[in-house]
Amino acid sequence: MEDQYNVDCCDFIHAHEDIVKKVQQEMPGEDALYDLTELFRIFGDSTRVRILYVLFESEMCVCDIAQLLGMTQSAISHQLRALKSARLVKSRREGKTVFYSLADSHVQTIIDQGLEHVSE
Amino acid sequence: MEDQYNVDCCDFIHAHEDIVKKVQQEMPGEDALYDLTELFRIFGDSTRVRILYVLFESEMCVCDIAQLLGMTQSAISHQLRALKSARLVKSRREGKTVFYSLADSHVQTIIDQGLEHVSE
DNA sequence: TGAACAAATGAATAACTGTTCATGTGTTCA
DNA sequence: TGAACACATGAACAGTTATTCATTTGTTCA
Repeated sequence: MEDQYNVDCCDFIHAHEDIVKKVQQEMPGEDALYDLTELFRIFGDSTRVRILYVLFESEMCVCDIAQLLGMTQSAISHQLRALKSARLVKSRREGKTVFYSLADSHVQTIIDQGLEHVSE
Repeated sequence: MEDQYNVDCCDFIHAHEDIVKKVQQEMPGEDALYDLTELFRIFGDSTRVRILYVLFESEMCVCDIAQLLGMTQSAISHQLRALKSARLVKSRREGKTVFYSLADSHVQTIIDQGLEHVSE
């Protein structure tokens, strides 16, 4: 059944055999690929990126983030959960308030790389 | 109407005034934010990332990419369009064949940054 | 304890996304 | 020219996603 995608495809493969091999070698495994795209998917929403920008400056409670971004507490809370499960932010409770902050410095690096690309 | 998000929010804003100011200062404008998240959104799909991995090795025609990834020519073509409009790949025609290649080296850098984060 | 508050959560919904299928476009060559 | 090929494209569909609304959980303090 591996010919099913060959049907409407070019007669011969243009790429040299060694290139084909190297591609298959370098290609990340299914799990790594899932993790990688999952990470980028998180950065692919403006609400989440804006939350990260807020946290660049300081740790902050859910409510303050909501006010700063002009969104509801619920919407922010949902997105914070996504950010947390992607290990991009962490939280600590202080009484009734929960403060969120960046989990590590990679976040800023990744965003900066992205900015560098779009500002060209 | 700017109080509409204040209703179910904490009584006072915890963050210091200067932090609020700095956040608003550092936050990218609407357009930059759109471009940035749009870029990451592109990386947030495994088919597109796999295509980029193929192109890391060599320029390649649509058909070969489809064969290598075990997908239809149409699916690949649609995604190549997305990659092209994000300026991540470029193409050149040679007779009936269209060869795609990476537009610049940022692509690899961004992916490497992502990999570094997930492999921890 | 119970009232008040901050945050989390589940369900519902509207909008979006990736793939497939059918078809159209551009090129080659006999 | 017209048949064959490589690729592009539009519509349709199923699956996913971000926000809203209603409610629940966890904490404080009077």
